[in-house]
Amino acid sequence: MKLSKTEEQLMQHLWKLEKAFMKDILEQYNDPKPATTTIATLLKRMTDKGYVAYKTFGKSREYYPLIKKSDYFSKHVNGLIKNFFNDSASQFASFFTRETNLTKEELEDLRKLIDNEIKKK
Amino acid sequence: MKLSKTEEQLMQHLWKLEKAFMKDILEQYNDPKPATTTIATLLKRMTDKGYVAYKTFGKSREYYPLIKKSDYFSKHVNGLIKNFFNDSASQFASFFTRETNLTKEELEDLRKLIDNEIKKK
DNA sequence: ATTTATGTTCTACATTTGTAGAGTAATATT
DNA sequence: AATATTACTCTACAAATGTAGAACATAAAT
Repeated sequence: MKLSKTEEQLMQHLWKLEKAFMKDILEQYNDPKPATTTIATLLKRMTDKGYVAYKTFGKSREYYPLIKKSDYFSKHVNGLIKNFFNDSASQFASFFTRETNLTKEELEDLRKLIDNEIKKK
Repeated sequence: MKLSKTEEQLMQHLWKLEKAFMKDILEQYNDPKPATTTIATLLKRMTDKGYVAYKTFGKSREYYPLIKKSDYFSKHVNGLIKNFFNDSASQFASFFTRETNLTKEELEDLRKLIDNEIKKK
């Protein structure tokens, strides 16, 4: 089962922190911070969905992600590609290159990267 | 207000058809097709959200999208980038190049494309 | 003209999401 | 020890979503 938007956001924090106690998580939020109970609810739901686990340390828990950001992300983008580009990654890529406003430098970096990838094949 | 997943799917059909009557839309769905009323509800909601409009033709309506697929898509990807890559399109691009499995040919096409973009700058 | 098919609106309802209070347990502070 | 703080569970509730039946209107077919 997929994560909702807010859950995804929380996930981002977990990925960043790698592991975190409630307090650490709350720190990540900007004002107005959500209530502790809100985060607790989300963590519970995410745990149920199998995205998060924790180690109990005395009174409280150290939470950590069960899925790698890159894996989650891949699925995400692949869904996007499937939906919007008929499952064609290259179609997506070309669109992306045209429509996002990368600077010249970024584009050049990207080209280098692609060259590298080509060499690998 | 954003479209939900199913609404987005319907939107895809509208983009493809450009304009469509209820019947045309239903055709687009695979079995088990949703009930007509379901589509009607979605269309109504989408109209309320400002994504869809229609021309009345006698008894029924010809629906059409109010937003271009590319525009919608850009926003979408930008959200993704913001969320997952700290608002850095280039970070996203490099990740994308590495993680999606484009063939050599596709990568070469992509490089050409990027070259072109670079020249434009 | 009567029947049939089609499209719409209204209503409904279960599920998911966003948000958080009340209550409770454990821990840290005075 | 008494109090304050922190984290967790349970419960709650409004809004959004997925889905569709009932009722009605119109158009098409017989």
